[in-house]
Amino acid sequence: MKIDPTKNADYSAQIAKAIRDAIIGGQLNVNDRLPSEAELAEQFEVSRPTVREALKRLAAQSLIRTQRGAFGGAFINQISYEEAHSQQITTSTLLLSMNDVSFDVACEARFALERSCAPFAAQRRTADQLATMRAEIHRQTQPGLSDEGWCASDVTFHRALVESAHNVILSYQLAGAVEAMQPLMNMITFTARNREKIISLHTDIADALEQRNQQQIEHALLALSDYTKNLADNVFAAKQKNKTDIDNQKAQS
Amino acid sequence: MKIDPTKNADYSAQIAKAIRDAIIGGQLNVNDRLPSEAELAEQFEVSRPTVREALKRLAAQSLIRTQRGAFGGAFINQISYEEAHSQQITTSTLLLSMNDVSFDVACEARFALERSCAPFAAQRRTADQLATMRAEIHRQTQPGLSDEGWCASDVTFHRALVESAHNVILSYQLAGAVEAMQPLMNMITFTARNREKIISLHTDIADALEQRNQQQIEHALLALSDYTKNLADNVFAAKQKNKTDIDNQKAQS
DNA sequence: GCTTTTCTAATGTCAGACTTTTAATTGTCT
DNA sequence: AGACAATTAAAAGTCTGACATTAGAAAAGC
Repeated sequence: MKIDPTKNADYSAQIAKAIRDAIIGGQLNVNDRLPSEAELAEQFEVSRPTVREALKRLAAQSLIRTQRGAFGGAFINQISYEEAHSQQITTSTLLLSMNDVSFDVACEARFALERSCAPFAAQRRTADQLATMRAEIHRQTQPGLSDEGWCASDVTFHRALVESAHNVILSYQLAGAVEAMQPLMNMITFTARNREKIISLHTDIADALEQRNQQQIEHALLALSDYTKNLADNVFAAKQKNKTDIDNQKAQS
Repeated sequence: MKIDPTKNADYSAQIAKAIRDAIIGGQLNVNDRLPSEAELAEQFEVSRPTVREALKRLAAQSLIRTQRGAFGGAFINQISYEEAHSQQITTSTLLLSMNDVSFDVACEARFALERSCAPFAAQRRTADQLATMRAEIHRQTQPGLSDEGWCASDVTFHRALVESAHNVILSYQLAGAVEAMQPLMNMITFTARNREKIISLHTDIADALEQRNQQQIEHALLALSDYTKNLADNVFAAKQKNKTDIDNQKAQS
């Protein structure tokens, strides 16, 4: 972990990479302290601002945290589920918004991933998660519920389902995937009739989970996926038609 | 997107956040150019090095790219699947290595996620992916194959399975999850007998995929998961025993 | 022994200069 | 007129040196 030959990359990027590799490779352990900026500058034979830029890059990935004051410095950060999770969400959200992924594909992926929890959820679900799901279903039946409230409740419901699998890795991966797709889901407005149907599917899921019936959970999830896709198709078709009508009106005038 | 009151956070972090929010919120679009560093410095009423640190933070998340020269500057980056993917892998890998997730949990999650591809893989698989899988199985039967070669082939095999679902989001999420767990998988050394068993399970998967039999794919994946878990348990138990033996020897001497 | 003060090593920030890169412009020649 | 070469300017990248701010550690005072 030292040299920077005259490559065609920024020094700060090279330094960041060197330190990152040292962390990933295990040469540096959690809560180890890096040398001070001045020392790093000397070691890499660059100036302090350059080192600082490298450190900021690492801080942006929460690989390190910095602390001011005497005996402060940069420390290797133990990345938490929460941090990893929020990073994953920003990345995935941007990916989806910037590469206009079709709703169908995203929706399919979302429910497919959720389905992977079903076998474990059926085995390990506790009364806790079940209660959360029932409570959310009840909230969803309230007539005055706003669109945002509906979506939030939906997220909580599905999150409880994922949690009931009691597998931290699954929770982490799925929570990220589900949340990243939320902006897409928010493009749909649900009518009262739509909500009613979804609530009945949610109830199916909760019932199946209560009875520890894996197959039925999966079946209900698939139904939910299909219904949502269908709903979205109609919404987008309506928008498209509306747009065409306006275009036609313009053409006539 | 402007002010930085005297909060208790670094200016550079605040500026990075402001710009990031503007990107995510859609005020800034792909390939838009940010003001030059000097202009940003003026706008935020900080110095240029501070702005630069903020920009490096964003560059670390590949939210922007910078270009030198006249009419250069910082541009909003269209994040690609590849970039998003590699970021996800570093995050997940670190998360796993730093929070010593048990092998069982990781393994369970890995195969469960892969299982979510099964229904679509069965429907949409092409001869292409099937050929890749068969080829990898053949490679795995070669007697001289090194441990690294074995693992690489394993990754290619499973990747082909995921790809056969023909859903970019699933591919992205799963490739990330699978690769992140690779370091854990590499802790296991496979004996000839182990390999033989795994190859037979791989063959089951390929056969099931060829016949478009979703249930059989899922069944084989589950078997593979169980077998791998079992294998790992034995490996770790052996290591633990070995360690205890050494401790005992030390205690006696 | 406890609290308060001082010390000090570190990050955070700034200002200004210089270097390097690169695209646009201008100029020149065929 | 069009193609190629020289000039120019804008911007990132880097460096130097300084000052401000923090916060732990050690010393001083009670």
